[in-house]
Amino acid sequence: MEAKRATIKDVAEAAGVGVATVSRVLSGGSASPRTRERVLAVAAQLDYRPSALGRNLRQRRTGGIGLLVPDLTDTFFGQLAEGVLACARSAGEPVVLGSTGDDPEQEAELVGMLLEQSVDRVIAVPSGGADTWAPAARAGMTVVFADRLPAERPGDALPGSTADLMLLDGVLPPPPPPPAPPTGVPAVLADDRAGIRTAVRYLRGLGHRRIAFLGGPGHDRRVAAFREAVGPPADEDLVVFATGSRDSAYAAASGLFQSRPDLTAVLAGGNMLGEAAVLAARELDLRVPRDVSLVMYDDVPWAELCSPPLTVIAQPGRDIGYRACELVLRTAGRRPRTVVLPTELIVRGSCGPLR
Amino acid sequence: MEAKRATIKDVAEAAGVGVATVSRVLSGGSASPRTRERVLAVAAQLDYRPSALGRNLRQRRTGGIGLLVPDLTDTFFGQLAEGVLACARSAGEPVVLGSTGDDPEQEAELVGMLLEQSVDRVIAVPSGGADTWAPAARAGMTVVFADRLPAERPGDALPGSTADLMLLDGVLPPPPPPPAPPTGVPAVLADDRAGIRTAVRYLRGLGHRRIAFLGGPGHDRRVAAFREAVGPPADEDLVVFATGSRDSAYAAASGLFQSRPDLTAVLAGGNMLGEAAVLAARELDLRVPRDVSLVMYDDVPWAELCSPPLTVIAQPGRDIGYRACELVLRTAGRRPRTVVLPTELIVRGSCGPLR
DNA sequence: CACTCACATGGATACGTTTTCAAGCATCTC
DNA sequence: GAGATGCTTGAAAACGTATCCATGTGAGTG
Repeated sequence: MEAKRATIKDVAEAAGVGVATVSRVLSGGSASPRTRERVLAVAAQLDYRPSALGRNLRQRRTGGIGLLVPDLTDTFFGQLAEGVLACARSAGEPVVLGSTGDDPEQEAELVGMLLEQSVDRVIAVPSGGADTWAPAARAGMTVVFADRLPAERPGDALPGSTADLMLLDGVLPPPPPPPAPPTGVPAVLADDRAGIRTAVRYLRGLGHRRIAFLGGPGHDRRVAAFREAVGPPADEDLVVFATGSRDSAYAAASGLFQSRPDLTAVLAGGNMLGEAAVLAARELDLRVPRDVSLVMYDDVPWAELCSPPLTVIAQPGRDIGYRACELVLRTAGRRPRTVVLPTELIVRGSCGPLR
Repeated sequence: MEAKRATIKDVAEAAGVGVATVSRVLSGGSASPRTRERVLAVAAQLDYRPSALGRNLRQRRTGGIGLLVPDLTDTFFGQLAEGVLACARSAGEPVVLGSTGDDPEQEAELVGMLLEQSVDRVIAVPSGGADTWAPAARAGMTVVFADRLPAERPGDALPGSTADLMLLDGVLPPPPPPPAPPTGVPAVLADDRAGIRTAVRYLRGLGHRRIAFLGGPGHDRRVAAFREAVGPPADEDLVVFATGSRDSAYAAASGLFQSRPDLTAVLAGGNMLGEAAVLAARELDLRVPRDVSLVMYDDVPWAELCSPPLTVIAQPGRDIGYRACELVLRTAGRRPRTVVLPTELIVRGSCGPLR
């Protein structure tokens, strides 16, 4: 009963036509209504499904879309992946997934695998720098970055401008004006500069002056935005970094609280860092927001479950994924575009006035 | 500069040998040390990477592994996916991902896509029933179920045995004795029967008698275990169901609390249900655990962040994924096996004595 | 009616690989 | 030294499709 799948040849024979005709009918090419009907009927009757293998080989490309994220355990990347999948499904494209663990080496390996599979369209949350991604582009891949850009060569610090810090806080305009798109690399990013700036202003408005930043891998732009927002003189001890793991995040948070008991507010650069901050604060008997105020980048469902519920900078993870997928599908040969999506400060209960 | 990839033919020419020899050398076949060396050198120099397209077509199968989960936004499935990815990477296999949204129709569609891609090994958290999966098996797919089994035909209620309810609670033996593997279908499951039973006993030990169960899609086995554990007479109003969405989960939880203010404990069948329960309880000013005790199936990082931290039934999501992937790789033609992994009750602070 | 033009059609080819098969060659055995 | 044995090797076929090209058919035009 292990009937092997019918091939285009079987359909052609059964319908009494040539394989070329069958191929045309199924690909939407021109054919007489009469034969078209017959071919379709036979195909349906034989339960024929064209083999992606043959097609791909013939056209020298795999239809699919590659998706590379650091860690699916991080809810934000889960949201992002769901967005990509939604868009890909509506386009009928399969998605091949890789988890990099925020390790450039694994990332490079996965890129190699995609290359081997002839997957020529990739959307990635990059861990490695330009040196990882240059080969991919050179091999003809269309790659769209999501959520982050690959690290620039060292020394390319973002130009810090403190001029607009003096602006008055106003009502957030419904579609916040996106900043100038970085460069020509195709990417979909959240406007984290605006998000961070809004959060810092909010904290300053509550009276906080010693605000710390908990950063993770790929948070360079957020860190830069933070430094810009707090303005010089920067207190460098108040900016600490973790690697991608939960342990590392906890260690960073705990170390921060212990080494700088004078800090009054913490801005966590991602939801895993926020998680760590809540945990570390509790462990050290610091009450939120009484002893320390907390703002977390990323809105995730459980932010509302904490007590107090966490004030967050929300970025539209699902939309980022969806747009990135749209971009990678349409930017076939066209000029790459960068999309910046708005963030939103959602005030809940984890920040209080300085006391 | 858009150099097209070198093919096996190029390597053969450059090395002055036949393509068959190159293929053999690269596939680990036998060859004289002399030619082997030369071929390898040339291949490296040309940066040759064998095309998966050609290989797949020749062997009539795509190397990859299909992975179908209901929702990547659910942390548990994120963990599971990470496990699958880890195993697949170590085997050098690509993973093509699909998110079913707990919708049998979408699931069937995704199975069709995998079939079209000639992905013949799938690991799935099934949403649909046997009717969805029979065609897949008939088409020659090796499918391993993870976390759940496809719904049986209506009427196949699990045989409820209440005999062992009278056993004394003991120390949990390090490797809890797995129950008899259901049938011949290959699957990797958590021992949710034991997990639920332990949790119910724990709650009863605290004095609770009116315990409710919040179920979601695919929680049939958990519901059955719950019914078995609380024993007759079952209070059917205390078992409520939600679909896969967060809204639905919240509605179910809120409805439950309002319609049965007399309940004293809730067992949430999954982490999204647990999330909803916490939220609904807070909204209705029910304090945990003073007014209502709460146990959640699934240990997720944020369970510890709630206050009080949630008492949970932990199941090893990552291991489930990893083992499922191992199974789908090794169960090439062999006899299918079912693996049951232990669960663990992790007591934190969300349960208290009846008052 | 002859000619052209548009279009439908099928044969043949190419895509890059693995695998089968037979041939070539050196070594071993009697 | 003749035959057998083992290993290495390359030519060729096959996988299922899309597409080029030539052929055939009908209608339309002068």
